[in-house]
Amino acid sequence: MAQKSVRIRDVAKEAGVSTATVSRALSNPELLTETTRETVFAAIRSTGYRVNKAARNLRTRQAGAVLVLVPNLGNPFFSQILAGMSECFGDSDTSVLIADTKDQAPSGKLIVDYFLDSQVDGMICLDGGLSGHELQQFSDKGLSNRIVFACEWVHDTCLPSVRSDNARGARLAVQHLFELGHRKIAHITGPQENVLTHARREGMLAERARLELPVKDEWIIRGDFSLESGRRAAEKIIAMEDRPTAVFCASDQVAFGLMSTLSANGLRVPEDISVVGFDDIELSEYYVPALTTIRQDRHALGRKAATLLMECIEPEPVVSAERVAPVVVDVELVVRQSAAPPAN
Amino acid sequence: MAQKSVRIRDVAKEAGVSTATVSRALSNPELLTETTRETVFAAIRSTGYRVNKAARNLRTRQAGAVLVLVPNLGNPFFSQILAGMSECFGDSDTSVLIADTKDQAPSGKLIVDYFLDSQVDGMICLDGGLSGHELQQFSDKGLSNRIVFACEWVHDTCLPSVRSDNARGARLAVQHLFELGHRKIAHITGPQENVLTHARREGMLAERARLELPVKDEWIIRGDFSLESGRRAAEKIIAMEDRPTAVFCASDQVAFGLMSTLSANGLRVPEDISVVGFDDIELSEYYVPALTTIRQDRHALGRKAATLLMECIEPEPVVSAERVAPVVVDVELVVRQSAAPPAN
DNA sequence: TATAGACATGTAATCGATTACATTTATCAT
DNA sequence: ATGATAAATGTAATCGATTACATGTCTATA
Repeated sequence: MAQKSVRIRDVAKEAGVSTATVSRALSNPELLTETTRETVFAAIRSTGYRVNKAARNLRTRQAGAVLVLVPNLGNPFFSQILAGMSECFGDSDTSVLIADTKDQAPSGKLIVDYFLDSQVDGMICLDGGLSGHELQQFSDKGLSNRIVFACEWVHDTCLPSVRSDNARGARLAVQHLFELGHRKIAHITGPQENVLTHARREGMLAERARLELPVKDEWIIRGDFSLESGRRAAEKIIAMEDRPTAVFCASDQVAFGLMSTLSANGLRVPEDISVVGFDDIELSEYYVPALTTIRQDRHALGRKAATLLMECIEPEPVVSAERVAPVVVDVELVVRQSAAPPAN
Repeated sequence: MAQKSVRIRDVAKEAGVSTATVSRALSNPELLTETTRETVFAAIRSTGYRVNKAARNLRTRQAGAVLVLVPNLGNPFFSQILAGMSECFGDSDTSVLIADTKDQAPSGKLIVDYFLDSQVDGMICLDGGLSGHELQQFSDKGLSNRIVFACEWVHDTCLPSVRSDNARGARLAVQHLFELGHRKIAHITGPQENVLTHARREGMLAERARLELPVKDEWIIRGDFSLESGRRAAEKIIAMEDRPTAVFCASDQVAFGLMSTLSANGLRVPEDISVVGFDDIELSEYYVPALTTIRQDRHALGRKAATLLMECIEPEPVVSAERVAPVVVDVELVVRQSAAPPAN
């Protein structure tokens, strides 16, 4: 922090006014005469004054900061979302604090502790894996109106959230494969118990049913969104007697892991097997073959979550805590090279 | 922030001691009798007290937070580095504030403003693009001992920094290609004026000279670390009369962009052209073909930068501001499939 | 037994900005 | 000209934790 700090008092002296006036020049400039206001600003400039946030926060009982909880900062999927948020918060002088829920899992610290310890005004949670117990803690402390979920959310709660239209994405993917001529379509899911896994799987199953496509248990393969799980799924698929001709993956990373291993085993994509991903991360366009996938507008997700949170924590919130309807961001099918008509 | 806040006074009352004692229990527990200490902690637990950071920060003139400046949050390259930092800072109760230098460029706000406005104890800068002017601002305000650079750094300054051994990485790459039998080796650089670009290019040129390999101007292609620049470079290479048989790319992303476009144009990697990257991001292992590259230990870079910064901003710093020697993290050649002996 | 020193704890000033309330000044209607 | 009202600014309490200094207690030594 600054060392030779210029205090509001110094500015006041310089401008020949009281500290109250200086403070008002900053927060309610319209209360002052034009001349006073200008004198004060001149003094602020000449002294190089900057408000001491700690003092202001103490007095106003605000923090001027929000916490973003990321399940795994190492996952590039989140970077665009963070970028979107950072853009919004940057505009409103709100600091963005980032914490990785993975880091604190071992420490036994609850999320609510994170919230309280870092003393922030609100929180955006990208991790839908919060337990009911954790959430209870929040509502116990009257904090549930300071949380917004983004991307993921917690099943069966009605906290405000921003999310992609996951089910629709899944339907679009299956539909696309169907139109290409595929009938035997497999799906590599996300981790069990994850809301996204559920939404995408159900969307996929619903569309498969609607199109009256063949059903086979082993065609629904459990994954966890990771590259590695794509590789494992590939091994299973290769070993199948009755192989699917197309695979819809719950994430682009899974698709990469899948394609990489299929290719290492002499199976060509899309000639032998078609692959569709979910997310449309930057790399998808540059993979070989370029990945056909469902685009999530991650930047918009970040921006909207930020905006929503700001509305929630405003002095007189526009958004009531009881709001139920999530903000849904539309998804889009991006057709590239990894899905093509089946061989036969 | 909390609403029905429990103050230190409440804890003191509950424990039957003074606020000073409660404060000491938190910051200097060894000053207290075991019994008092326990009484106080019991009271803290029973009241659910948490220190008000704003008040503490005001009084101690500290911020308990550090700022991390990222040139582009959207770039997945940074996520592992952030994860490493976040891990370290999490251990020491320091909040991590993240700002994207890209966001504020238009606003004309200087980095130093960011620093002062967010009132943090120190800053880790991942952006070596700071102008001399910006840096001057920091030293003018006596803040140069609160900055640590990571990955990138500013040429000709001696601020503490943590970086990979970029030149060695470049040498390893060229050497590997040489051993495979390549002689005509091209290089796609990073953006001009970037320190990494420079270090890697010079390392590459030095090794090429040492091995007495042929030199051709057009084999040094300007890029900017991005996927797109890899694509553009590929187009140039395809158009060359005298094509290199191998390309060393300044980043993995460039390598992906390159391979994707080569492949789209019927050139096979590694059969027709070998490719080596730099970074070893997670995906490299799963690309088709798996990318031979230079691994930067990004997690370690993050951790070390965090540690270094904490040493710098400690009350009695271990690290003097005049320290010159950067902390260098070793790199490693990771051999995969994208580089093989040349065809002829 | 007296006294110094070590140790434990308490009292109260302090960090710097905000803001309720008080005061002063200007404006207007009567 | 006078009192009422509005507008501009000042005074001082306040937010909650820390810590220098003061006080009190106990042990050890002469």
